[in-house]
Amino acid sequence: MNYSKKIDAKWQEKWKKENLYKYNPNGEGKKFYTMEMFSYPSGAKLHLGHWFNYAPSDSYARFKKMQGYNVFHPMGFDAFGLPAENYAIKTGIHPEDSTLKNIETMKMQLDEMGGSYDWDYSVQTCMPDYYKWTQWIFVKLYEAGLAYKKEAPVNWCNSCKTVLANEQVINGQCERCGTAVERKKLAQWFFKITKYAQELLDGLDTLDWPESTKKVQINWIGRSEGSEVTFKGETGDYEFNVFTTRVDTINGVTYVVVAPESELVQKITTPEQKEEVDKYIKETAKLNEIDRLSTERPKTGVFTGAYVINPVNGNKVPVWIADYVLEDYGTGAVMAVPAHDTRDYAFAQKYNLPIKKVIDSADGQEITLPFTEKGILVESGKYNGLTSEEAKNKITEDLAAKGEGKKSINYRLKDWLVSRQRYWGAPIPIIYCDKCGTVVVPEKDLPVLLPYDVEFKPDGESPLKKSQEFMNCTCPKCGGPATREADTLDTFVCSSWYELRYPDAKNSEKAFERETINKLAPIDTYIGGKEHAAMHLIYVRFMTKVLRDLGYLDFDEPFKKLIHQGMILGPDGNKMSKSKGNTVSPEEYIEKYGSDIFRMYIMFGFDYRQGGPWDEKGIDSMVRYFSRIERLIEQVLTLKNAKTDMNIGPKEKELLRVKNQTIKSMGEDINNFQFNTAIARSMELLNKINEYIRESKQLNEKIVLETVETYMKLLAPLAPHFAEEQWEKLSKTESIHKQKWPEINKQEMDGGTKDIPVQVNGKLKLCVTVDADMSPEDILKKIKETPKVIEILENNKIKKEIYVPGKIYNLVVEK
RNA sequence: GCCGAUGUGGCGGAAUUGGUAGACGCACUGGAUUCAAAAUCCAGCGGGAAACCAUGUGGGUUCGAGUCCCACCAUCGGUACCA
Repeated sequence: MNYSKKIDAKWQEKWKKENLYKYNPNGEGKKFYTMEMFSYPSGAKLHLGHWFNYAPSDSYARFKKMQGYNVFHPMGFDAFGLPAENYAIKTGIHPEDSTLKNIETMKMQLDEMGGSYDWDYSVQTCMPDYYKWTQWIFVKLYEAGLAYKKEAPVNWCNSCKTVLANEQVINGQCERCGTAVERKKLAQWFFKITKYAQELLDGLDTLDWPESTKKVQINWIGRSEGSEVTFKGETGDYEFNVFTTRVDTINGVTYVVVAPESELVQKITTPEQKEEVDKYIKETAKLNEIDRLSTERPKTGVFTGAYVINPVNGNKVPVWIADYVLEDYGTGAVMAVPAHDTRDYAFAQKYNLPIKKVIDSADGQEITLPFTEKGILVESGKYNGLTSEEAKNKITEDLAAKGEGKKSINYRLKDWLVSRQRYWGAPIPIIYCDKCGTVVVPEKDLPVLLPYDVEFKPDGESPLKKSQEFMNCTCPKCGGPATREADTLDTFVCSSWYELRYPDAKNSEKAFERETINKLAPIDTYIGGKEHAAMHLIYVRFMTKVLRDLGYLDFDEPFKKLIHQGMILGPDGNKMSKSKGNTVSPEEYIEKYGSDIFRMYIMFGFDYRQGGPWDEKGIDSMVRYFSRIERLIEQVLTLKNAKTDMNIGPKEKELLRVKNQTIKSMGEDINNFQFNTAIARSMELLNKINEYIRESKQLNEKIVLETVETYMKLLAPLAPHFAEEQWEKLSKTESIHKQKWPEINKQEMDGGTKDIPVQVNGKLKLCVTVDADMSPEDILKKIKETPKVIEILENNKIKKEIYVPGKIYNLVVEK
């Protein structure tokens, strides 16, 4: 075989010289913006996962280009974040140094892969020319009231003296030292994503996304309709609301539960119960993370000593606190109906609280408690006999009339906590002044540069706090001495708008030009792992809507179509990991075989959306395929100057039919990210060409040549270097990547022959071969003239005859 | 528990969306070539002697089901007391 890494290098150099992948915003063709989720440059090299995401996606972009679109296919780096910082803590190598070095290596490797990127349109989120605009976005959100600061519980490791991100909490323990993580309240910055909860939910309908991913977002947003009901203290000096989706069960309330963290608790607890309540609050704060992982954990709680009045029936019920009630959902307080809620039931049993049944089954059947389904109201005074749905409306109406309740919608979605007490991130552009309070950094002073020389070993404080140079500043309002915010932004903020920056990556005046992005957006195809279904993909949607409302762009959703690639597992079927020793490195394969063979194998051996365990035996099959192609080209070259023979017989027709069929199905397959079948189809075409050459006594050389040229074009997006090399051998001077995707000749495609199956009672009996271009009527005629069919018709009593024109013929006979 | 995905030969995986199940490839078997081997080429390759039986299991709808409906099983992901 001639193909090797050398050929890759030869063409990469040439393409670079010719600026083959230069993006022209005013280029011909309809715009097509396709991108993959950019990568985090944590390791020094591209791993198999990168390859599996990027190589097929690149083939897709190349295909779209051949189809005549003006393709924009950028790539960048999500360069801020914890791994680099942790690596720095471990090795002493500064995050900036390691990150920039990794980016250079990865860029080089992406080029070696044959990626069709234009690096003039790229972003690196850790560079000031990018994070200046991340900060600018923060400023805009702050000015719009969409960024705010408040006390919030964070994950705290008391041994590392640091705040941990949720991802760093493994089974309730610190990922680094294994210490149990505590909840601690700290002042944190938030983005008001909850304001967009409903729109984020509604927008999903308009998107061409996998249903499962939409479902994840629906659950994440967690809309729930119900009622808010006011319970007043028996003494009348306080009141609070509970949220419930089952207000129809309100007559069955036997107690009320408040979250232990709720401020209300201090207010209502009686002196006698104070000691017990305080002790319980302390315990929950400590045990929280670990214990909340277990739903099997027995419910615990304590009585506050307080009583409240049920606004519907005037009953006096006790108020408890229990950690199964969460502070930050609903109102942080619930009405407990043990007869009709499993959690309340368990709790009531444990603490001997009364259980009162108020719902019966609608069909009169015997029920067992807790009965959580809807039914008919009983023991509910004037509401007796109503269905649950009727009662919900009626009771809420009655309460509303008295000002003691209302309809209410709750979302599970919480505001987005964006501050991190970490070094390697974009500084939050906020200044604290004794005189003026919280002041946002004016646009002209951006970016707030991240200082290089900082002690970033964790000790419980934001590393930036230790840099006097950074912290001390002057107030932009009064000019007096002031201090900077020491926290940095969550990296998800950086990645929540990068697709807007790509087309304008070098704009020093604006984050992005409105006209430009309006023209290119939304992204036609976004490709990346489904692990981002909830976080990243919601944040980008949120940011798009915010920037739209602030007038910076004119579309509602960032990503029209979303594709998730699968995951390549280790040869043992497990997730690849260094500790399991089942990792596979692309490098040695590229070195040995060249990048196209690796790319083609990756695409051929797996379902793109599914992935699967790595199996290197498959690579040899691809080597074989490439050699067969090379041999075909050599063979064809001997024909080049031969005379052409214009005879078009059945064999030629058949070859032309397969050629056109291949153009069609490969186009459809690549468009659907079904690279495995696209390559299978290309193999079929090769087999057909070989068969034709082998079996023809008189070759129609013109047809062979044309078919081979078409074949190379079909291969061009899938094996860019290899196809270009063969193209050159065929004495072509213009790059194959400037060629158009071949057109289908309908007439040729419908030529040749096809087999029509003949069934008896739905079971295949024989096939009748007909000319593919025959009319359905003639096909039926031919079928009926077939001796075997005549025999069946004569020997059986035919009850029914089904003929799907040109597809299938089925006879129903009496048995 | 809830939500989601998947289940087809020895293996990776196909089936135009209700119409020839197993495309394409790997592995395997036989043959050609070779002194021999590798490579290559050709042929075969779900089970069964056959009728037939076969797409996780059991039902159903249909002329016809891998595909649609009902019930269940298994595996893998996600999620975690959301009132």
